Formats: sequence, C-alpha cells, structure tokens
Amino acid sequence: MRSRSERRLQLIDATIRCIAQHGLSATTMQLVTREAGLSLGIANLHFKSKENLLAETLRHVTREYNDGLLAILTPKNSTSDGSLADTLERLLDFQLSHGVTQRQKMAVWFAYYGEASARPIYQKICSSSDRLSMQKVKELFAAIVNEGQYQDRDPQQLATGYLALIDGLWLSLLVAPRVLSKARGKDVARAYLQQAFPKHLD
Amino acid sequence: MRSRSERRLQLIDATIRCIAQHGLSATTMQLVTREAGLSLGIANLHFKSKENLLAETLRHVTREYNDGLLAILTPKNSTSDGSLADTLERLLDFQLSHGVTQRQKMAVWFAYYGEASARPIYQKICSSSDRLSMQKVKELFAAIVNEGQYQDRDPQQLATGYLALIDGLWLSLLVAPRVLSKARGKDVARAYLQQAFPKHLD
DNA sequence: CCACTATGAATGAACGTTCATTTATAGATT
DNA sequence: AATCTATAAATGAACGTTCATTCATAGTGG
Repeated sequence: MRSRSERRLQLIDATIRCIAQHGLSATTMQLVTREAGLSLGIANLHFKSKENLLAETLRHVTREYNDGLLAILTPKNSTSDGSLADTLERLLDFQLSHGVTQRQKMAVWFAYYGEASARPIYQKICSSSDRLSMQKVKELFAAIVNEGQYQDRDPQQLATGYLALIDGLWLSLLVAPRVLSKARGKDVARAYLQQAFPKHLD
Repeated sequence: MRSRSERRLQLIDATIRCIAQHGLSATTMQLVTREAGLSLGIANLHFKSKENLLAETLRHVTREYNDGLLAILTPKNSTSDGSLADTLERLLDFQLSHGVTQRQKMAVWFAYYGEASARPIYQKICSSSDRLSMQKVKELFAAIVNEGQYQDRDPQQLATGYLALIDGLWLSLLVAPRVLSKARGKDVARAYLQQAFPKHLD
C-alpha cells in the first residue's frame, strides 16, 4: 500500500506511456492500470473518472514543462551567470533537450492538442500554458532587444515566431524523426535566434 | 440513389465536420452518417470499415492541401508571372489562406497528427505529405538562393524552419485564435521569409 | 429481372464505472 | 508485546452503456 500522491503519480506515468504507445483514443482504463501494475478499480479511486485522469495527466506534463521554462526565464535564477545571452542559450538548450523532446512527452503533448479543439478542458490547459510561454519569452526578447539596441524588431512578433517554430520542430521530430534529427532541429532554431539577435548568439 | 464517388465524398465531408466538432475519439459511425443525412450502414458499404473511412478522410484532406501546394510550386504553372519572388508570395498566401486555415481543416489535420505516433497508417500519410512539401519548398528556396546570390544560406535548413514555423502558426491559430490572428500569423511567416530572402520580398 | 444501393434493427465485443469484499496499516487496549 | 479495532487502500467480478459491424429487407435503375 502506497500513499495517495505516489499512486497518483504512478498512474499518471502509466497513462503517459499508454498514450505514447497506443494513442489517446485507444488508451483504456484497463491498459493504464495494467501498465501501472495495479488493478482496474484503482484509477477511479484516486481520480474520480477517466476524464479526470486524462486531464490530470495533461496538467502534469504541462506543469513539468512550465517549471523547466520558469527556472530559466525567471530573472532571479542563480544557476546562470545572469546575462541575457546566456539565458537565451539555456532556453534553446532546454526546449530541444532530451527530456523535453523524448517521444513519450511529445506524443502526449500533441495527442491532447489534437483533441483540444473539441474538449474545452484540454483547450484551457494548453492555451494557458502557451500564454505563459509567450509572456516569458516575450519579456526575454524585449530585454534583449533593449540591451542590443536592435532596430525594427518587435519582441512580440519574434516570440510568436520562435515559439511557433519550436512547436513545428517538435511536430517534425515526432512524425518524421528520420527526416529531422534533434541536432538539426536545434540548428534551425538557433539560426532563427541568430538572425533576430546576432550580437547575443555566436 | 447516388453514385459511389458522390456518396464517398459526402461521407468524408461529414467525417471532417464531426472530427472538427467532436474530436477524433468521439467521432462515431452514427454521428458521421447522421451528419451526412444517411443511414448507419451506408458507411460500411462504401468504405469497408471505420478505420478505412478515417484513413480515407485523412488522405482527402492531405491530397487537397498537396494539390494546392503543387499548383504553386510546380514550375510550369501559368497563373503566376513565373518569377520566383511571385511564387514565394503565392506560397505564403496559400499557406495562410482562408481555405487552408479554416478551423475545420486544421482541427482534422492535428487530430490525426496527435494519433499518428500510435497508428502507422496515419504516420505514413502525414510523413509522406510532409516529405512532399519539404522537397518542393526546398527546391524553390534553392532556386531563390541561387538567383539572389545569397551567401551562407542552406535551402534545406531554411525550408525546415519555414515549414516548422507554418505548422506552429497553424497550431496557434487552432488552439488560441484570440491570441494570434491569421493576419498576424501571416506577418510572422512573412518576416521569416524577408530575413531569409530580402531581395525577393518587399 | 438482376445487380446495386440503402436502411436500421439486431448483435456481440469492449468500455467506464460501481461496489461488495479483501488486504494492509496505524493507533488503542489489555 | 500481543491483540483488537478502525480506517483507508486495493481488488476484480458484475453491470449497464456505447460502439462498430452485420444482415435481412426494401428500394431503384438499367
């Protein structure tokens, strides 16, 4: 017997693996609980319904990503030397890191995005996460534009483009990993940032 | 009584509307056939199974997009003045046109992408379509790089970035249309192309 | 009259959910 | 320490529902 939070995490992890392997529409309670090595009824004990388990799984993945992003983009972080150029480099590294771009996570992410337009709860979680990324990246870009005295650059537009580029690269990595490697994906994103902020990226 | 091809198209259109409205996982044969104004058994007559109907629907949407793309990117097209700058402009217009960016189409597109990693048939159709876009856009970019004598520009990398950017913009338009309008999305894509090929875009 | 198209009730498999029952843990009592 | 009691965790068979698919029947065009 384990604590409530342990079991919840165990079930969420199993859900992630099931979605990545079988897809969202083929993910059943039986698959999830078997994958977790538990009995069928346990999921409804800890989460009240399948719908709730799926929503919590999306929240978990989203929170994990947002936490990583905030650790980099929150000004008072102490792991970097604090320069904007360094923060930019770390942002790029993070978004194309092994942890973020592993198949399991990306498969889950896009499975929910695919259903988001029909399910308000997914839409809310996804768009709320997007808004946070947008806000934080825009702030970073604005600071960089200011520091570098770059002319004719709109931080909001650059952030929109950068985040869309990252999303698109993730999609390519997921659907056609043989066509686009993670390393080349990173090169592409880096090229975008270099064009935008040449003084801040070597 | 209608011909086979008419009924097939009628059912595919209904499937598209159902996926856009209810999501892929909540799209049932009953919903589709009712949406088409037909009886339940009819779909299994014209398509042999639900799985097949869904695959054909994806093929339909994909073919429609590819045809539009090829009409622009096949050299011998007669509707443009034939200049590379004009072709580039038309490509941008097409990819962010009303027809391509309508909610229904994008919702369908990403619904299948979300399941693609778990369903080989979807993966095959999606990645095959992506490969075509990549090939054609790369050829165009290579010609532009050559014509403009641009230095230090890799057509493949630029095409990868551009197509990823478009994908990401579509995703934003789908999930958060209030945050990103079509017009602003187009501005972002245009800015990318202007940075890459300043001589070919005003 | 034959082949094709269309219908929708019927079928059985699969699903989420429930709940009576069992098992494990912690605190209280002797 | 040993035993008892209370509480929560965990199980999985059973239930009702929903779904894709089938098929007997009816309609239609050549």
